[in-house]
Amino acid sequence: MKTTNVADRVTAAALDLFATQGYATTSVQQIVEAAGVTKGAMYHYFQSKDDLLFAVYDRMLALQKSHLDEIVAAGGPAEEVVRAVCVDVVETSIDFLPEGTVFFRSMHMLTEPRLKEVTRRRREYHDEFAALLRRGQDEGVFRADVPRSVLVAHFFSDVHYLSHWYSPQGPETKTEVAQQLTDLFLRSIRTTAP
Amino acid sequence: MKTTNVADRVTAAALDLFATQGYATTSVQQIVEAAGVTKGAMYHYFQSKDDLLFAVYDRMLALQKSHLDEIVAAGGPAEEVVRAVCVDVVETSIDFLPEGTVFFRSMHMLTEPRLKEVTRRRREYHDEFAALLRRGQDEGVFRADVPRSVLVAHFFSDVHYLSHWYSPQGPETKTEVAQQLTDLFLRSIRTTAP
DNA sequence: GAGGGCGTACCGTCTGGTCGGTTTGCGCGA
DNA sequence: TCGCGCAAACCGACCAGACGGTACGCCCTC
Repeated sequence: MKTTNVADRVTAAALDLFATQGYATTSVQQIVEAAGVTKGAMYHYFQSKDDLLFAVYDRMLALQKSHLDEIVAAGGPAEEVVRAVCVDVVETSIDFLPEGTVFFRSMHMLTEPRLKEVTRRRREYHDEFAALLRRGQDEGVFRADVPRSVLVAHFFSDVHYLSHWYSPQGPETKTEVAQQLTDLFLRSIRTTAP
Repeated sequence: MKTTNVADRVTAAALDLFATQGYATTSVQQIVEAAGVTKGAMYHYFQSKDDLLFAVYDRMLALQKSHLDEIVAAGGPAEEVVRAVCVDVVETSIDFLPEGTVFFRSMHMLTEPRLKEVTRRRREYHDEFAALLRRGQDEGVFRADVPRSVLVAHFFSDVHYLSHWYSPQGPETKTEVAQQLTDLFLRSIRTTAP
């Protein structure tokens, strides 16, 4: 109970500071002060500052991947599966907005082995989504006159950009935004009129 | 000639290093070594490391804004103007891929006054584009059932994401990608079928 | 000979990380 | 119930070095 408490508080403080100040400009000292622990305690649970950053990513990647797997496993027509995936990824990205901010801003600061790991897991997600699009193309519901890689990029761009403009205090709820972005995406890749 | 040479070489070296290593992890020493000048020379032309980062942004923002103004000034139906803007911004973003990488990754590391300036100029671009969409909505060619802010975000997301996936060595040329992304965007926001 | 472009040496500060030691929690034999 | 022992949790003073930035003076050009 106490052990998890320390590690969790450090992780939360690190996420907060990384999101507001950036990874490189946040010192380990700041993190431990914000978390109300000492440096010794922190280095007892984490190997390095780098490890803190990876912990943030690890949690988010694992969650998104498990969501994707669930939705795909549920099955259905390609278009409906893509719709469900799209709505879900937008909503969870809004739930994890600070994580997203840190992710895209500071990913390149991970050390080699961890960067490889993160890249690998992103590619997994990426490939699984591309396979869905391919199924839709085979079924004839998604257009095939644009390279699939461009369609995939077009999809991830919205998710990526969320942390740059969306605010929970803004006029739109996450459910609305998820519906709207999903609708925009599907309309652009469908062969038939909506 | 010589003066510009020094400043230019420093700017180029800084851009290159910021794009590959990140702003915070690049030291002034590295920059001046890569540029083949000394720290004294560099600090003669730039006030601070922060100034170097701003110089990168300044150039890109000025260029994109002037392009936008030109295209809007040329006039035409809203849809065609938006199409031209979209194609142009994708193409110039590809021309300035390293700048884009640095921009979105390290913008938050600018000091207060310069961050304000950059934010202001981005908003200018943003507002001008939103006005175009509004015109299209008034003309009835762009859908109005989705908040304009969401449409604008949907547009900028593609531009933003380019530096994360596009490679000049990849299979698609910048012209093709510009056409494809523009097509996807327009199709999603049009009221009528293509 | 004056002044601006530039080189050199240096400064104070802060960094991520370490390490020897102390405290805490807990199973267990009596 | 107590006390023992021991591992895990935790502390915080302490590195070595790198950082951004500056002071000052040389030299070349006009």
